[in-house]
Amino acid sequence: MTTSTAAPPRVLVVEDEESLLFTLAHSLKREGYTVVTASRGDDGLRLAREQKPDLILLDVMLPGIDGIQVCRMLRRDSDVPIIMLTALGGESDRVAGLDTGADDYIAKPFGMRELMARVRALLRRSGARAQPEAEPPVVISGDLQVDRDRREVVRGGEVLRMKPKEFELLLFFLQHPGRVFSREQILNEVWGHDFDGGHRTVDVHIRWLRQKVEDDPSNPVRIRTIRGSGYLFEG
Amino acid sequence: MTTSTAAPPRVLVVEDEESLLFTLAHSLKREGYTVVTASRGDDGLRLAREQKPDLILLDVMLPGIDGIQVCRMLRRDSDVPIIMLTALGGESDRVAGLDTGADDYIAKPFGMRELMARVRALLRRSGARAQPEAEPPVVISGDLQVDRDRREVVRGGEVLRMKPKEFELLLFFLQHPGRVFSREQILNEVWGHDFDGGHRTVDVHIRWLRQKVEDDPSNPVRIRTIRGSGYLFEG
DNA sequence: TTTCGAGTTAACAGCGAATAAACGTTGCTT
DNA sequence: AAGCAACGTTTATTCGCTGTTAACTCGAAA
Repeated sequence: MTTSTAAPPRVLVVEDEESLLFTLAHSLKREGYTVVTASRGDDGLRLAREQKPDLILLDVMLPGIDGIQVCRMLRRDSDVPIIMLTALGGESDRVAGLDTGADDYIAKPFGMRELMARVRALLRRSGARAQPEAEPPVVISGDLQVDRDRREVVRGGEVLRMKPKEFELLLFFLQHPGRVFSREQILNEVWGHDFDGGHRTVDVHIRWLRQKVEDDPSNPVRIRTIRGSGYLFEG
Repeated sequence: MTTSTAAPPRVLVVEDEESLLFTLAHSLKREGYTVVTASRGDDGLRLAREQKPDLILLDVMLPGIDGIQVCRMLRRDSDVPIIMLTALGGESDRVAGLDTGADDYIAKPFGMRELMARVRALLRRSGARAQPEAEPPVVISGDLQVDRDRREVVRGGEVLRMKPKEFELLLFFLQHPGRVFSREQILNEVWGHDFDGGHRTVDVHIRWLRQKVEDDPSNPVRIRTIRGSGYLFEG
C-alpha cells in the first residue's frame, strides 16, 4: 500500500536542529535516497501528506507540533514506516514513541551507520522496492567474515566475540578499505554526529580491534596507523 | 536546493586579517572559483545574502559581528555550506563551531592545500555543479604513483615510506610540475599561511624527498634546484 | 678570490600513538 | 532493590617518530 516505485525511495526528515538536519539529508542522499526535509512539526505533517514518502525520520522534540503528535496524526490514515529520533534514551521515551505507532526509534546521539542500517531494514520490511544499495548481509575480507544480520564475526572458522562498538568499527573499515580516515571522520561515522568526547577514544577501540583481528597486534597489518592522518584498513 | 550554476562556484571569504584574506582569495581564484570578500562580520552577513555564494569561509574572530553569530544568523534561512576558520584548535572550539551549524572547521595555522581539499569536498557534497577541478585519487608521474586516499607512494612496484610533510610536499610538486616555486611559496602552500620558521626547513625536506624519489639523490633530476629562485619539479 | 646560496648532517624538542589501567555508566541477574 | 558484569570513555605514562634548527661543507656566480 505504501508507495512503491522503480525510482529511489523518498525519505522525509523532520528535525529542527539545523546541523543534524543537514547531516541526515546528506547521508541519506549519499545512500541514494530522495530526501525531503522539514524543521517544524506542522510542516512535516503537511509534507508527509503531500509527498507520500516511503519512510519518515521524525524528531520527538519539534517546534509547531511535537513528533509524538505528528506520528499519531499520521497513523490515523497511513502506515508509512516511521523512525523516531529521541533525545534521551530513556525507557519512557521509547515506550511513548512506540505507543504512538512508530516502527522504530533511535536515541541521540547515534551513529549515521546505525541509522542507515535501520532505514534500510525498515524499508526492506515494508516491502519498498528498489533498494538504493542492496548491501550484502555478509562482508568478507581475507579470512574475515562479518555477518551484519547475525552481528557476528568469523575468522578462520572461529567466531570472534565482539563488543557493539567494535563490531560497528570493524564493519565500517570493511566497507571502506584502502583509504585513510581521520579520527574525526571515524567518530562522525561510527560514534555519531554530536559525540563530543576526545578523539583518543578511537585509539583505544582500534587497539581492541587489533587484538582480535591481527595476527600480531603489535605489528598490525590489516588496520594500519597512518601517523598524522588516521587509520587505514588494508582490503 | 542550494544554489547551483553552470558557472564556477562562488566563494565568500570573511576574514579580517589582511594578508590571510589576500592569500585565501588568491588561492581560491587560482583554483577557478569566483571570490567575494569581506573583512567584517556584518559585511559578510550582508554579502552572503546579496550574493548567495555556493560556499562561505568564515573566520571565528571578526570585528562587527563574530563568526559564530554570523553562522547562526545565516543558518536561520540558508543551508549554504560553511567552513569556519578557528584560531585555537581546541576541542571546545570545534564543538562550538559545529553546533552553530557549520559544516566543517579548520584550525589555524592551516596549509592552503588542505583548505582547498575541504572546500572541494564540501562543494561536492552539497551537490554544486561545475567542479573546477575533480582531483583524481591517484596522481602519476613517470614511475611515481601517489595515492592520496591511502597516503602512499609507490615507485617501481615498491611502496615508499613517507613522513607526513614529505607526502604533502611531494603531492604538491606532482600537482604543479614544470614550474619554479620559491621557498616562501612552498611554505605557504604546504606548511601554512602563518608558519614563521626559517625557510631552510624546506631545503631539508627537499633533501629527504630526493633521497626517496631520485635515482641519484646527489644529482637530482626530478626535483631540480633553481639557484636563487627555488625548486622545480620536472613533470 | 670572495661571497652567497644550497647541500649535508646531526642534535634536540615536541608531538602523536601505543598501551594499560581506572572510572563511570548501563543493563542484567538474583 | 542490590550486586554484578560488561562496556565505553578518560586519563596517565611510555615510546618512537617527525619537524626544525644550527653548524659545517661545498660549489657556483660575481
